[in-house]
Amino acid sequence: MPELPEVETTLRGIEPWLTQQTIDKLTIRQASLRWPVTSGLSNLVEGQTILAVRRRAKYLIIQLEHGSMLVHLGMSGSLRVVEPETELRKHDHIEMRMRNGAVLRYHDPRRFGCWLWSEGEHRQLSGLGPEPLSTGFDAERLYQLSRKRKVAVKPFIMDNNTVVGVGNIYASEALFRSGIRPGRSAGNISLKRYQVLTDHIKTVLQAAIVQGGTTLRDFVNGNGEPGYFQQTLAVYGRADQPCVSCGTLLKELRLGQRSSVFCPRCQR
DNA sequence: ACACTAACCTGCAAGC
DNA sequence: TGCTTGCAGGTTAGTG
Repeated sequence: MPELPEVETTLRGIEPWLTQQTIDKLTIRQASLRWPVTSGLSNLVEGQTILAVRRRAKYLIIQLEHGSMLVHLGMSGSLRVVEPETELRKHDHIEMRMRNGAVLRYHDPRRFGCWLWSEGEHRQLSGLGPEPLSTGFDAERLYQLSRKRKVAVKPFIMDNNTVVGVGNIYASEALFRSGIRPGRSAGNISLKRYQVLTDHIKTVLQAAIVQGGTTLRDFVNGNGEPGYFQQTLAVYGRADQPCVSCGTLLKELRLGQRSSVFCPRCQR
């Protein structure tokens, strides 16, 4: 479900309900996520006030007076602010009730996400590349990092060391808009083409955020509303369908166990 | 350092 | 109808 635009959309949906509010009760119904939810977490956070909620890569950071919680949505996670009496769904693993009555629910069927506590730096955040929408991410970086690399460009731009927040959907879309085949070696792409790719990564992510993210199955923002970017997808999920630009049937291959759809005519 | 695979887990759709 | 298979938005740990 969540790539960077979906996480950003979630952040914007929940943040106004949480900032400056005090945590009344934290309930853990299923602690077995990607890593076990920190034991004793409820006692650590109840009574603390949330100073800020922010995003780094696809992580959400809930900053408290002392320490912070690091939340990742994995493949199937979502966060919603609901009315206190809202009926529990299967896979609602964690619930955080605020003193103002707002209730944040963490829902994650596949449990690839995480909800961790740290009083200092979270180790998951070290070694991450730049934010894709920041000036720290540019063509020069892609070009330099890719020299002599044989890895295909698609997994290269999906590598969190290269740049964060580019997942399978938006990597596929940005490569299509750039006319670059996903299987081309990263080291075999010119600075000029990386400039085009960089621009498209930024614009596709920005456009997806504006439209509230992509809803494939059940993604909803922090207020339960779907995203609309899936109507804009040109290649993701469209194998064997005609290219929106030239009509050639789109092809699919697997790179790093991820399906990669591209136009064999428009992308070289 | 790099390239590549398997693994974590549930739900759903397609195929038989 | 029911069973089996494969695939799904991410990331890490392990292999060679």
